[in-house]
Amino acid sequence: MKEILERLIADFLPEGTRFVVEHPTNLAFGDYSTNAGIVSKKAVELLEYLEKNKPEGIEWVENKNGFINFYLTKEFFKKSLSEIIDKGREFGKNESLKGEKTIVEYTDANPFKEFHIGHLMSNTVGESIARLFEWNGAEVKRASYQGDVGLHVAKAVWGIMHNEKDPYPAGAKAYEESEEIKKEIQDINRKIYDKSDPEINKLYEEGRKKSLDGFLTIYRRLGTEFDYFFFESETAEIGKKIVLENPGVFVESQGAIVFNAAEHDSSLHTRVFINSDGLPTYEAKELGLAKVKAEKYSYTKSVVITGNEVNDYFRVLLQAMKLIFPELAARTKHLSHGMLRLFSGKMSSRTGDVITAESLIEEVKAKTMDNEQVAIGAIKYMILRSNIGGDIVFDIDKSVSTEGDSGVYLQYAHARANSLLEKAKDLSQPSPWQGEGEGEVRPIEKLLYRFPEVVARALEDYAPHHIVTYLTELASSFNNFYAHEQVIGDSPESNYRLAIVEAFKVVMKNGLNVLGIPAPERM
RNA sequence: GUCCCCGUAGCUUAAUGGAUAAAGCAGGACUCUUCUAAGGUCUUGAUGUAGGUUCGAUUCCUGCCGGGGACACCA
Repeated sequence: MKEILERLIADFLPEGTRFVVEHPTNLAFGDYSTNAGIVSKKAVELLEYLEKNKPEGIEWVENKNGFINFYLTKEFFKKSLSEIIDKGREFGKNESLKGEKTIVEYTDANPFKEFHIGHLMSNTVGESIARLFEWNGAEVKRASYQGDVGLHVAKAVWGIMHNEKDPYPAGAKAYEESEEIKKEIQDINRKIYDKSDPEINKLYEEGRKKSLDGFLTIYRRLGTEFDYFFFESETAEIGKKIVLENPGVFVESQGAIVFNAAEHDSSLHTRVFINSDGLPTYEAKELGLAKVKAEKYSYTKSVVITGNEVNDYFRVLLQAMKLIFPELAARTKHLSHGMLRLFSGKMSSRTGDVITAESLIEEVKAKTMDNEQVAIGAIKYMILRSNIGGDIVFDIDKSVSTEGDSGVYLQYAHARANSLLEKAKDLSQPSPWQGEGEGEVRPIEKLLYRFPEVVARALEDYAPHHIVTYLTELASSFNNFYAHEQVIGDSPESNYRLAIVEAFKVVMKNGLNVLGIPAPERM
């Protein structure tokens, strides 16, 4: 419809006039609206022309303050309901990225360390981005990149050797407090790298496996299934080699090999790629990772999701990549999320400052009648409801409030709709889309058909929160409808209402699916 | 100090350059003998500041004020 209107208006106006056709923010200004009348200063003539050439599906057109507003016919809404119901689980999908191969890297938890709320944040954002690509037709691979070597691992292994309950924090603390232990841990670090000590190898392998198994459990709870796991132990040497093979890009400085990014972009800074001990830093490993990824999966797009504290670092890295692997750099998109901060500091944490994802889920669960799906939904909703770049202030009480904007609100509306459909089925209420619409078109009808557009826009902006905003508004319109109209009954009107319920359930379920939020049938 | 990001209601957040800035929480008033009250209805309340571009600026540009992050061998 948008395209039809755009073409129609463009035919009338002088060549090259810039205007937009959009859904006005306020439903009182029609279903579609254009500023073409203002831009061209021909609102009156344009309205006359559009009234004469009204396309099918448009009931009437008006001129308000120069904006031309279009109102869709009842028939349009009736048809859209049956389309939604027919398409079911497929409704909202499009094929704009057909043929595209996307790899999305997120979560990036480190073996031997806690899976904390930062990882939970990354996982939630990454999963919904991955799903958005799928819903827009791309083939998607999910990847996690994990730091299985390095000082943090040595600290944890030291902790295991000393039978600490939480090995990493204990090792990290000891490392800071004792020079002697610091040397011991550095020694362990070397031994892990060169695998020279059988006892340490054994502890390392056992600990690594235990840790990775633990991650799998939490990924399952969160609804993520990774296709690839990449490890720093495999990217390190490759990355180092890449750096050494590109002497024109990197220079030696104070014993290290660095990249002077400022030479290419004055807003960037210099970073070390190989340290003075000859070990590759995270930067070099990341170059190695880009290569490893491309060899494993010939992607057309690589999305990397991290916390925003590494934004500047990533800009430097992309600049270096641009010089070495220009075609890979052009396909790489870095997306960052903010920090997850807790509003009330009542979180229980047995490991000092770090709050684990598991403890957060359990705390929320305790407030939701022990309902895992509701707890996960509440947390994910809080993370996805606003733009992904900013920090999330997580109020543990409000996030699971029984009132207002929340995951619970969406899930509850969905469960309610399901309950109505089950009742109608028991009573053999007739095929809903054969019902008749009556009276004014309801706000919920004016929202339902827009879902596919929201999915497309959310990907375009890398903004899952567009879906959240839309679903929240949709759930609100559904609850209002539910409170004021009787659905179960044997009149043509109630059959039409049932069709609305069914279409709503389809859209809500699909929308929650895009977000990676569970949609329970009953609550 | 340099570079990047961010300032919207008391709080947490929306708003592809458009119309009366949209919600939730908190505060006030209602609403279950009817399909799930984890719901619904009404109500109080906001664009940091000074300019600029534009028919039109929360949105784009500049200065200032305030907050956060990064700035060489951690990731």
